Amino acid sequence: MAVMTRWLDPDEQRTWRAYLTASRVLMDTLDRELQRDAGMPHAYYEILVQLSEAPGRQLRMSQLAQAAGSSRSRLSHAVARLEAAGWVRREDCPTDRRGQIAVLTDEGFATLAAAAPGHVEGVRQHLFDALSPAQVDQLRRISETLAEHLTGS
Amino acid sequence: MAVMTRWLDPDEQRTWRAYLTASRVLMDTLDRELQRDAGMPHAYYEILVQLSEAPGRQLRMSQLAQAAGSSRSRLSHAVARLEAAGWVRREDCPTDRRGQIAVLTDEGFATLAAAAPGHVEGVRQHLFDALSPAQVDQLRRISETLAEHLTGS
DNA sequence: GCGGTTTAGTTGAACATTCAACTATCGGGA
DNA sequence: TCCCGATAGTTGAATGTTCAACTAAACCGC
Repeated sequence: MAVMTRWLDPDEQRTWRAYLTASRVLMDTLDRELQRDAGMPHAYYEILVQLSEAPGRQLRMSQLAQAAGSSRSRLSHAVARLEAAGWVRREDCPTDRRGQIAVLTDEGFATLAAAAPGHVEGVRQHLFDALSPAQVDQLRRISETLAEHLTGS
Repeated sequence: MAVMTRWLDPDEQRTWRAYLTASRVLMDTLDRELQRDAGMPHAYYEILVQLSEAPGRQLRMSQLAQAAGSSRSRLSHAVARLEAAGWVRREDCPTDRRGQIAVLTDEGFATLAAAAPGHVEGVRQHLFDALSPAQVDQLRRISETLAEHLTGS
């Protein structure tokens, strides 16, 4: 049974292409900066950030995966690397014997603290400096709408 | 010499977090759909799209890398895979003996044609359906500004 | 047409991500 | 208590991506 495709009109095409280019270049740029300056990809930085903001600088693996927007498998591999680097350590969960708790080490916190200013400067330069205050507001609303739309459905 | 970090204010923080979440979930979703329905990641789909829109359905490797937003190395590896799948073939460039030309095969075009409706539907559902026409316009301007800012500097 | 620099593209190794399969534990009934 | 489905997390293999090193050819100035 043939279903009519709702193709993108020229404006939508243009929007989609621009979005793809901008988001790809932005993330590639930040990723490369972070790799160069902090020796880790952006996804790993995100993991450390989430841990640093959690009470006791620790989280259950599942909660950490959720917070960092990572699959369980990806997080397992990532934490293994972060543990090898000495930035995170694993502990058994006292209330659930299946559980593991990822704890940010002091060394991990120090690494994060050293990397943060440069990274924030990058985000500012590459994103916020290019946009007007009104556009920043628009981007926030658009992103919040999208995030809700995507995770809610 | 200490340089003051221009930290993000709460509004900027919120914007950045929302943007990260939305763009990550959006791209992950489209990537998974494309992998499921067309057997290729989004980056490969992009390569095929660019080839399909080029005159003669072919491009020099460098131009293709530029068009698809890919590094040369990444493109080399990707085209090797696409070639193995029978969707692309390589030809020698007649005017520059260093050059290689990637050509979209009929089979590659057919695969793309089969995948496109589903993918476009995904883009529409996950992105455009969630936004008002005004927001789509805002997103286009923001993205174009950003793309120019990032590639121009 | 020589020699140095730039450009085109590939390659292999290291690293990151995905997917499916797996172990172990928890929790809620019959 | 026993069982069964759901949850937590890990693992290995296959796949993608990055980075640096490499070959080869084009370009440029003399």
